Order: sequence, then C-alpha cells, then structure tokens
Amino acid sequence: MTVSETRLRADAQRNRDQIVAAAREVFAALGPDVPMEEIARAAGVGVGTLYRRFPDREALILAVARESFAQVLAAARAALAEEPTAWDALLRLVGRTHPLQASVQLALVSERAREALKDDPETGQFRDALLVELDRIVRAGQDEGTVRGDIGSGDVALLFSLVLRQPPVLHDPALYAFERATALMLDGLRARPATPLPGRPITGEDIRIR
Amino acid sequence: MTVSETRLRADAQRNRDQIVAAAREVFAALGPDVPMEEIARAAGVGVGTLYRRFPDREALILAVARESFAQVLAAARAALAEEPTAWDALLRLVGRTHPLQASVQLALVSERAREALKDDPETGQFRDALLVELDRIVRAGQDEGTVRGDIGSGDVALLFSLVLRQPPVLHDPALYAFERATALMLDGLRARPATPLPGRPITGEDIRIR
Amino acid sequence: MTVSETRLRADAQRNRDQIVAAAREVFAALGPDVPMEEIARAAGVGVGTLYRRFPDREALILAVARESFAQVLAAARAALAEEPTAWDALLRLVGRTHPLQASVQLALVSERAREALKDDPETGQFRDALLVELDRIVRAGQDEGTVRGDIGSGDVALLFSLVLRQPPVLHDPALYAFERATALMLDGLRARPATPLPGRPITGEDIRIR
Amino acid sequence: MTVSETRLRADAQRNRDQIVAAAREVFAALGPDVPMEEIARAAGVGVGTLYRRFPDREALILAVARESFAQVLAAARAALAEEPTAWDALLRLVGRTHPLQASVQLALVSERAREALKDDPETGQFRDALLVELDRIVRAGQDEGTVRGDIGSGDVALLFSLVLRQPPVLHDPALYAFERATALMLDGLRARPATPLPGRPITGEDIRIR
DNA sequence: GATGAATGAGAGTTCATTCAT
DNA sequence: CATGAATGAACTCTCATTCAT
Repeated sequence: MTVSETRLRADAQRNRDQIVAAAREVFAALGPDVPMEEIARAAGVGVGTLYRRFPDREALILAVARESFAQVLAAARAALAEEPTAWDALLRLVGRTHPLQASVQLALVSERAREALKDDPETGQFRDALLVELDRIVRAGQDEGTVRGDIGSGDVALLFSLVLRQPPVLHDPALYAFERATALMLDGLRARPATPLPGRPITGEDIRIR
Repeated sequence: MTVSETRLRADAQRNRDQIVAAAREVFAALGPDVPMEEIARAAGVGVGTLYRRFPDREALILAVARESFAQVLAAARAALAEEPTAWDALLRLVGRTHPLQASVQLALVSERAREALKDDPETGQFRDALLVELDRIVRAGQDEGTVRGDIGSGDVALLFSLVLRQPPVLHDPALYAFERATALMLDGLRARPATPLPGRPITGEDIRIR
Repeated sequence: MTVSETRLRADAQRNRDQIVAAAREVFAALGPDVPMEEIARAAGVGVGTLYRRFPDREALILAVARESFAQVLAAARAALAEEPTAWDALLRLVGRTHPLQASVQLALVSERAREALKDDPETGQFRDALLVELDRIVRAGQDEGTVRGDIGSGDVALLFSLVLRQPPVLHDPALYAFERATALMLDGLRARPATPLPGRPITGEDIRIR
Repeated sequence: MTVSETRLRADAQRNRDQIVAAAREVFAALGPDVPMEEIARAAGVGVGTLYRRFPDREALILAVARESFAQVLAAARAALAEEPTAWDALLRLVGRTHPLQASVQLALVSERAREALKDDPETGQFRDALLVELDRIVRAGQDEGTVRGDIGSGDVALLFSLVLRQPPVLHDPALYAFERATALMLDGLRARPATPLPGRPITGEDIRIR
C-alpha cells in the first residue's frame, strides 16, 4: 500500500518501467535537468504519458533514486552474506559501481534532487537500511582487524559518496583511473598505523539528511 | 598584457573584480547554470554591465577558472618552497581548500564548463604549470619516503578532484567530515605496505584534457 | 509530402494556418522584424505555439513566402490561360496585388529575409516557375504586338518588384494612386515608339538569385 | 535662427558633420535601426558625443533627411535652370540618384523614420519646396508637349518614390537594370497616345503627409 | 566637452506542465 | 489511456539612453 497504490494494467506497468529505465540513463548521461521531452522520447512514449505516471520531475527523480537505492541495498546484503570477510564485502560493494553511482549522483549532484529526496520517506527507509548494512560491514571489518578502528560507517559513506560521483575528465580505461582511486581510498581505510583523524568516528546517524 | 587590451578605468576595473568574485561564490553555491541576473545582483551591478565585460556565460566561467587556477598554482609553489617536507607541502595544499575547490568544481562539474575550459589556452597553461608543481611534490615525497612509490601526480590530482567537489549533504563542522575524508585519502597515499594498485602510475601528462 | 512529415492534427493544422496568415499580414504591415509575440497575438496563439511550428523567424518567413509565391504562380497560370490576350493577362496579374505584393516584399525588403529565401529550394522552384510563366506572357505580348520588343521578363519582374513594395505614405483610395502608378508603368512597357533602352533585355535567367 | 542655434566651436562642428556623414552611410548600408554605437564608431566618436549632438535616434534621422532633401532641392533647381527642356530636367533629376535615393529611403522605408519626418517643420519645408520645383518641371513638360497631360507632380513623385527605394536583388551593373527600369517609367510618363488613367492627376498637395 | 561604463527594459527562445483530441 | 499541442514563465542577450570620470 505504501509502495503500489493499485495494480497497474500490464501495458501501463510496462510503460512505467520503460520510463524509469529511460530516465535513469538519461539522467546519468545528461544530468537531472534534461528536458522532460527527452526522457519521454528515450522511453518511447509521449510527454503526456510520462506526466500521467509522474506528476513532476521530482517524482521521477524519486522513482529512479528509490530503485537505485533498493538495488544497492540488496547488493550490500548479498555482499555481507556471501563474502568470506567484511573487507571483501566492502571491496565488492564498492566495485559494484553502477547502481550505487547512479543513486549517489542523483542524491547529491543537484540541489533540486537533494530537496526531493530529503522529504521522501521511502527513500529515507532505503537509506537507513543501507546505512545499517554498512555499519555492520564496518564493525565486522573492525572486529576482524581489517578496518581501522577510528572510523564509522558515516566516514565510509562520505568517502564513497565522493569517489562515486560522476567520474571526471578521463575516460581512458587503460589507466584504471577509477579503480586506482578507489583502491587508494580503501587503503586509507585499512587498519594500520596511520595518521590520527580529527574528531570522532562519523556514524550513519550523523549523516542522516536533516 | 596578454589578457587585457587597455587598462580599464578604475571604476570599471572595480566592477569587473566584483563580478568575478561574485560569480565565483555564486557558481560555487548554485552551480554553473545560475541565472546571470543572480550573479549580477550578487556583484551589485546590472546584467548589462556583466555582459559588457563578459560576452557570455562561458567567458565568465573562464575568468573565474583562470583566477582560481592562478591562486592554486601560487599556493602550490609557496607550499613547496616553504614547507620542510614534501608531505607537509601536500597537506598544506589540500588544506587550502577554497580556491582549489572552486577551480576543481568549475573544471569538472559541468559539461558546459568543461567545454569552455578545454579550449582556453590560458587556463591550459595554469593547469599544466600546476601539474608540474604537483609532480615535483609527489616525486619529492617519494624521495623522502613519505609518498608511496606506485602513484603519479595524476593519481593525486584525480583523487583530490574527487574530494574537492562540492561537499555534500553535511555541514555540521563539529564532525570534521571534510577533514576526516581528506585525511583518509592522504593515508591512502602514504608509503607503507599497501594494496597493490592496478595499472601504472598516472602522470600529469595522462590527465591533460584531450 | 515533400514538406510535411506527418499529417498534423486538425486543430494544429488550423493553428498553423492562422499563424501563417497572421504572419503575412503583420509582416506586410510592420515589416519582417516585428516581435514574434505580435505575430502570435495576431494569430491568437501563444509564442510557444508559434515556435513549436516554426523554429525561428526565418522558418516563418519561408512559410509565408512559399505560400505567396504559390498563389502568384497559380494566378499567373490562370491569367495566361483565361485572358484573351497576353496584355490582358499582364494587366490581370498586376492587378491581383495582394499575394504578389506580400511575396515581393518578403523577398526583397529585408536583408534577413533575402538570405533565408536564397537557400530554400522550394521557394526557388516557385520563383523559377513564376519566371517561366512571366516569360511566356512577355513573349506572347511581343508576338501579339502589345509589349515592346526590347525588354525581357526580367525587366518586367524588376519593374513590378519596385511598384509592388510597401505602398508609401498615401492611402487615400480616392486618389487611385497605386492604380495610376501601375498604369503608368504598364504604359512604359507598351509597344510604341519609345526611348531606346540601355543594355539588352533582362531575362528571367538574369535575375535568378545567385 | 531656425537652423543653427548657436555657432558651434570648430571641432564640435567637425564632429557633428562627421556624425551626420557616418549616419547617412550607415543608415544606407544597414538600415535605420543600426545600433547607435555602430554609427558612433563609424564617425570616430564615442556614443556620448553622438548623444550630446542628437538627443535621440529620431533627431539623427532628421538631420540626415534634411541634408538629403536640401541637396535634392538644389539639384532640382539647378536642373530646371540649366537644362534646355523640362524633359531633360526630369531626366537629369532622376539620374542624380544618390542623395535623392537616400532621402526617399529614410523618408519611406521605416515606420519610425516616417513618424519622425512627419512632424518636422524643416523637413516639411524642403519637401514642399521640392514639390513646387517638381510641379514646375511637370507643367513645363506638359507645355512643351513632352509630358502627358493627365498627370500631376504627385504622380511623378510617387512613381519615383517607388523606383528609388533600395534597389533589390541585383547588382550586376552590366545589366543596367536600374537605368532600364527608370527609362521604362519615364516612357510611361511621355506624352503619347496612352492608356487612360483612373482618377485625376495627383498634385503635390495631395501627397503632403497628413 | 568627450568618453565609454552602467543601467534596465525588451526581444528571442526554451521547456515544464496542462489539456484538447 | 495515450498523445502531442498549447501555454506562459523564465532565461539569455542586446541596445538605447544616462551619467560618472
């Protein structure tokens, strides 16, 4: 009931899915301000249809973000369940960049998207659940001695929210630029004699959007 | 002399400076697509004045970017000259966030800005000079044993270009969120037994905009 | 079929026609630089509608010109077919001033319009066809002894392009000013002992827009 | 006193003359809506100087028009005085196209110019005087039997106002297009058995701007 | 007096959203 | 229900005119 009001007719549901899928792609490619008509075209429907499903741009952004968050949440759970160590889970999670990146971008890149997400309870639930998972991973990592003790899941989330934004400038895959940057960050998280950090560990609680 | 044809009249120069300063702030706060009128208002001038100085948005973006790059370059040189070790220089450079952040954002965040900068020779010179400095710092750090050997200045630049984007979500200064993230990254750069990185060190050459 | 991709919806077509009609009137009255909003208002639609149909001013000018040329062409053919003599056909053609005048003005008055028309193949075809008709009329007139022999269809076109511009100053219909001017010009074209002309007959070929 | 308020200083006078000369050229080339700055640049002065002499665009248009009318008037008087026949005077007058054309265009081409001229007494005087001369020429031509009897100076003025507009389309001088058109018109004015005209002769009085 | 900088109103154009078909 | 047409507000940019230097 929270999620789906009424069962949509089969074709309507198909339309809806096409729209969300198209929106995800188009948002990723052209940013969250693309003309709605562009999205409609990519989805193969008229603007009218798009607006029937999603009363405005915010709603569409929300739908895409929810979907992405849900995927990431599932990935996090699977990682924790299936990987032998917490560190491996962390690696796998960060490696699975695509949906994670999409959600991060929508959540952070545009002022307008941020506003929309802030007030959406469903996105909030996904977020919270995701932070719970991350917290588990971090604690487990600290218990197993792979993750440094002076950080919290909030630190990790923030750090990743930075690397996972739209990768800049460079697209020569032979450089492994993105992978190297990720690895360097992970190395920063490793438990080893390291620079003392300012402040205290940042928790998932801390970075809840006010 | 390369840039300005004739000396501007005193008041005109003052206005110009106000405009660039205002643009920097407003770009940072609202992104590179803010209405020009917003910028004009922030600078305390009419739109007309803004357009007299900068024929279009691109020109204004360029002006801001040049200034920022120049400041960062100066900071990098000063850091290398004045700090006792290369590692300290690196710390100081990354700590000096404001202009660095502005330039990074303009350079990377918006497609439109990227296009504009790509073809501007003056910005290019600053970029190149900056990468030269960074390269010096990185090599000196590797020589003094503080920076891991398997990275290049390109790796460092990329990593910082990620952290230095618009800080997300969180502004509670008591959390030291930004400082912690930076410190974690720096720890990842430290010379210590660490995860082997994929690929080869990325150089300044590598990340020159094609 | 060459022009319109798909059949427009009934109401859209009606709007489109209204726009072209309004544009013709407004161009004639206020020149080709009138604010687009003026045209939109005259057509009873919003600017947005206008721009949906015609991506810019040029496109609208073209549409008006094509329509006018088509009408004039039809009139010329009808005149030649139905009038007993070529001279009568000429009279009738010049008398039918409205669409002829509209096309002439758009074609000639503004630099901007000229540029637009120059590169439009469809307008070009109408122009050429029209000159062919005019040529027939002129030759037939010379054969029947009513049109002086030392002129070509280009001379006639040019002469009319002059009289048919925006009538100046005077609108007191009781003066028959326009009719008198036209009659005087026609008298200049009459086959009779007359001032020798400089140069050679100007043909339709000669005045094709380069 | 009507004409020149106070004697201008020599350099100021030079400036003024340069401005009017530049304006005439620029109006002719780019139309009466050119940016004022364009005119100022062509005159080699700043906009401020231009505005000091001419409070607005209208004033400048007036100045140019007055000058042109004055030149045409002088030419008409000279023609009547020096040519052996009225017909020759007419020929010479129409041949001297440049200033005549400039005035005609300014007077007729743009709505805004028309408005300005309508209410200017000085331009009015030149106009009237010119029509008086033309009337003399026409009557003399009719007396000497070269000009048809059923026309007035208004007919002639109107006819010429049509041919003397911005010549269209064609600039190949080898075609003598303009000369031929003029000659054809003159032939229409010739005294010879001709098409009866509608209405009555149009006088100079008739075409005074209301 | 001359200059050119500043202003602000207005034109062209785009696009989110509504609504007739 | 789907479609795509219509609307109008918002934004960019230009230029006539005023005014500080």
